[in-house]
Amino acid sequence: MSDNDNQDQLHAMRHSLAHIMATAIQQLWPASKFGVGPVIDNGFYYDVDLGDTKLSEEDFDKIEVAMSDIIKANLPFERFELPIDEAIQWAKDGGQPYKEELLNDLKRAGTTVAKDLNAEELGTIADGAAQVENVSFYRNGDFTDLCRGPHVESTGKVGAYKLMRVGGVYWRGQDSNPQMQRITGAAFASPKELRVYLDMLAEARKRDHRKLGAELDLFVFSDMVGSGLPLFTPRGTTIRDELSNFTNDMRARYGFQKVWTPHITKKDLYEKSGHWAKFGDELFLVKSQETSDEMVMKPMNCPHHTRIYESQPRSYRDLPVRYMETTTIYRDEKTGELGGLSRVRAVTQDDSHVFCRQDQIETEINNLLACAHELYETVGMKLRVRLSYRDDSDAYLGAVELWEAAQAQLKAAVIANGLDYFEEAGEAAFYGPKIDFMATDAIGREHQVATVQLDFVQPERFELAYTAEDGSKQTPVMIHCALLGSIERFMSVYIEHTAGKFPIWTAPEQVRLISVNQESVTTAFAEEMAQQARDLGLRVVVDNSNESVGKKIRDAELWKVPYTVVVGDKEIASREVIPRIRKDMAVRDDVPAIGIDEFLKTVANEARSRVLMTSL
RNA sequence: GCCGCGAUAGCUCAGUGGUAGAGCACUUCCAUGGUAAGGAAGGGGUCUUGGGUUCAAAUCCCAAUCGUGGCUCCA
Repeated sequence: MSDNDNQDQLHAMRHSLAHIMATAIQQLWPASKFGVGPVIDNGFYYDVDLGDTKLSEEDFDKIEVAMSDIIKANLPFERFELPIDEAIQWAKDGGQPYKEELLNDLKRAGTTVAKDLNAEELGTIADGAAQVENVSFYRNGDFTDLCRGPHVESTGKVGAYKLMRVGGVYWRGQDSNPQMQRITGAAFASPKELRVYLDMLAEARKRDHRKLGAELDLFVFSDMVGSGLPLFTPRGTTIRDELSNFTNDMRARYGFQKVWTPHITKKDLYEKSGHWAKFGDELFLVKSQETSDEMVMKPMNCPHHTRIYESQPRSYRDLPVRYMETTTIYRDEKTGELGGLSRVRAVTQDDSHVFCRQDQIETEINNLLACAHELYETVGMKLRVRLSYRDDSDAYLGAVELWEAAQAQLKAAVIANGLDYFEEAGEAAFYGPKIDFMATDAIGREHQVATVQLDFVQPERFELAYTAEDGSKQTPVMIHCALLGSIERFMSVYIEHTAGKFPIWTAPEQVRLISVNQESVTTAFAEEMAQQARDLGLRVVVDNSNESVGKKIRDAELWKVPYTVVVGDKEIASREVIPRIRKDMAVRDDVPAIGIDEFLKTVANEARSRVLMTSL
């Protein structure tokens, strides 16, 4: 069997499981009204309306037992067709209003996909002109469902599955619609593959940045400060600073200059940029007691940066002008959308804006891609990019020729940098095409982390200009870029990617010194060595506490410290240490003794060169 | 914002109508130790907040806040 055949087979299994689960639910709750039950990554779900019955995970056993009976019965999936009007009657007779709505959409528009349907038409009753003659059904035992298929032959051939969770969803994703319950299951061709998937989820839970953030003392939340507003401890702040210093230094090498802009601004700025109209309800409002100005917390930096650009007349010779600012912006996100560091209301961006001529776009994009490449190589994440193009809709501003040229330039730059890429139409911003970066973490999950965006719209709205060679006024192009994206979000990804085992350069504590006893000569020696390490710019902690050596070693392990050094009489006599190296970064089992000076210099070098593995 | 679930010591959690517990952490003392937990004693909670029901509420009801699983959204 080819990979494609296997994929098709797995798809059919998952889809069949959705039907089997629906069958079980109908047996258990005969009044169930069914929505849709599609295949998703790793499994399937079915949306059901059970009236006042609220499902919980405790009901899963019951459902799984009913499902396994259906699977054991091994009844065939039988396909048949009905004319559309008979199908609608079937839904009416069966008390299935959601199916009836889908069938009406199918009759009128030939599709049930909400986003392809005109909003006013969605769910309205068709008035004749049938787009579809017949629709297909699948029947297994007593359960019949509107379905395009395909399915496996019979209910016995569905592989391994497990019900995972239940949650509230809106019918067709619109909050004006009734709420249903979505039961989601994982499903794979074999129990072994299911096991691998469940193990990955268990590993993901172990690495959850919210859990590690508390265990490793990286950040905290306070009820008095508010939701979505993380407070970073000294350890967490170290990581933030190392990351942002890295992207700042990197961009400085490419000619970016730091700017600084205030965190509040008059609302006028965002009225001009168009953000007030589009995102006004997500801006924090600030009231002045001195003036009548209506102020907002800044939700982004580009409008500010345009003000700096336009503060002087610019010649074509001055371009490109490159600004960078790592700064916090504020967005009043809906409460249900907040979570850990992944989505917060105070977002720190390593933001940059290039103002350049058309003919400079490619070089500038090139530079930013080189930065992204270097950053993600350094953190050890595989990167691929999505080229996000416009489609044929009228959702975009600017001339089509301009777009086509820009899209071609983006693609050329991506290829020139040897980046793994794919193209997708309809994913562009309204003002220009984008390059979106997806990074794969250590357990195979992909995260969107950064974007580079071309912008033709804001330069025009803000009437930005430069004087061209021929003396004419021209409008520059703006390139937005954030490499880490949101530092908070990046940290959530980074913590989970590393499982809290930070490499030397970001480790909040790089070296821990453990004294064997409390003799003053021992503790003084440890302090002296610590000072020597600090003088080399290292982050070092001395553990002179009154605990057994075994206990102190264990603590250092739990804090995931890269290097732990035990000091006692032997070290004082020889001025040599045998560093204990965190397992993930060790390259050999037995580490020989090394002079203290050489050890500390080596570690300092490793921190500077941002290596992932030790050279000891 | 919507639906579901939750909030008890610094952390992880037990207690389901009669006035609060464990492990770890913390403090002190003993032990002075050699690469993942030495021993003993002790301190610590108006049970998130505000209302209500009840003779009596951590426990039942309502609301707020925060968290969490989903949906929707993400310049």
